[in-house]
Amino acid sequence: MPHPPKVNHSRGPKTVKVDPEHILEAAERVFASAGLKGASIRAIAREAGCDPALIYYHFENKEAVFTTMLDRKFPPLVQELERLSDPADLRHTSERFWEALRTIHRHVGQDAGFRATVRGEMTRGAEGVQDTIAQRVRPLFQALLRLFQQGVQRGDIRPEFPQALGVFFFARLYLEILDTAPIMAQRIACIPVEQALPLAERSWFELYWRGISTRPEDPLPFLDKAKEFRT
Amino acid sequence: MPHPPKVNHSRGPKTVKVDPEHILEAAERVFASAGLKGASIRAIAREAGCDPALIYYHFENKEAVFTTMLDRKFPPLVQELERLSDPADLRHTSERFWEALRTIHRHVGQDAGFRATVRGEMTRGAEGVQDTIAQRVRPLFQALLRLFQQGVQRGDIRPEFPQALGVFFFARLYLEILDTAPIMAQRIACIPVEQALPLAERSWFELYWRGISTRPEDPLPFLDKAKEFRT
DNA sequence: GCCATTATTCAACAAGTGTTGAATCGGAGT
DNA sequence: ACTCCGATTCAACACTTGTTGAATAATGGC
Repeated sequence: MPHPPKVNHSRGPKTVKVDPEHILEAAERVFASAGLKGASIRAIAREAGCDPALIYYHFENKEAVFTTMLDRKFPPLVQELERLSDPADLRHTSERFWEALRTIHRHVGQDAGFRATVRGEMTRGAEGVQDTIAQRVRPLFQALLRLFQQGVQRGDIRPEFPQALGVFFFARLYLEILDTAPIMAQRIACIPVEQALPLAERSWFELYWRGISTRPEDPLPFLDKAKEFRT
Repeated sequence: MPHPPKVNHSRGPKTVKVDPEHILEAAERVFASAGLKGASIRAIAREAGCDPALIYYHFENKEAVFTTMLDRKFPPLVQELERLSDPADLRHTSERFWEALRTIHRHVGQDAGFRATVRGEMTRGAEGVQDTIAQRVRPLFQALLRLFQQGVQRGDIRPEFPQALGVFFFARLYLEILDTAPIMAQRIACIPVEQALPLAERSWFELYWRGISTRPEDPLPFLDKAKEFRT
């Protein structure tokens, strides 16, 4: 008799259901600070307030939790960027680019965990995971590329600038700013964090647009309305 | 008698000594693909061709391996950047910035592992590790800040651009390009990797300088000699 | 009231982790 | 020849990890 029969009479469905959505949100939070490899199923379960085995009831394995998370975040963002790259949109290219930046901000600006995980797995993840992510990033890249090309055709963007790089700098470097600007502000430059990010975003866009524009000295009046987007 | 005396008669000093340097190089390679947390002592030992316990003979613990690695890389880089920010250097600011970029490249361009680890621990590491890194990054930041301020004083850099952000964009975003441009080129844009990075570095500098310069349209003649630095 | 289904937990497995104490070997000093 | 010390390995510790099979409780249908 190895064990006294110390059973917890607490099995079966809970009063408050722990649905997959709930688990995904917890997973995102844990992935945030630990990465895909560092985040343990047990930690996710603890965060979600359930048993690790329940995660395996709802998802095939840990990687499935991750890819499901991707599939809830990417498609809406891609869809909105594709709408924005419609050639019928006749606003000035600079304003459309600013709009693209705000769109990215709205979709992933709050999800530091999501961003960290995607970047981490993209740069140092296993080959299979890298493919999974690349698959979902590619349409996003192509929507922005169309936007860029329309800017060149309309004479707003310098045609000699490598287009793929233009898009890459725009999106990836902006995400890098979201990820690291707060920490750098706090630990290196000793600047209050809340003010740092909005200023960094605005400055980044200004620098970027100057960099690719055919008329870098032109003012960007819509930037002054930027306070509305503080969130 | 629990064990038959299956001792390997291979203890004691090796024919080829495994000195701390050798371990550090192995550690760097392993940190590269796995991060500080993901890299196991056993994996580092395997890479170095020795027993895990030997690492504890030479270093206090795993974190000491990491900080020792930092202390071999940062000081020389900082020193060279401080030399570069000497106000007596009367070359044009754009050329000095390009020189700063090449300096960073020379020191950490090849060490993807080092960069990945530093960034990873800076953004999601434990508080203590973050402090350790911030301590070593700060002088680097300040050297570049001096360079930036001299550029403003000489009328080459737009005075309205936030200085700390100017430095942050310059250095951190360049490192981000080193880290992700090859992968993005390969998996998203489908461009051969070897050509991607040199072009990306050149384009980035061009974009950045246009972004902060008071005379964005001026040519950058020294950039055409960039082929020498192919490494 | 019985039965099947669904959601949940428990307990365990094998593998891997950081770390340590003791054992061993080679060479230097005397 | 003996001793001492530095370098190296072995074997184990306590712990965490992803995953699974069996057990259990609530729920809805008949």
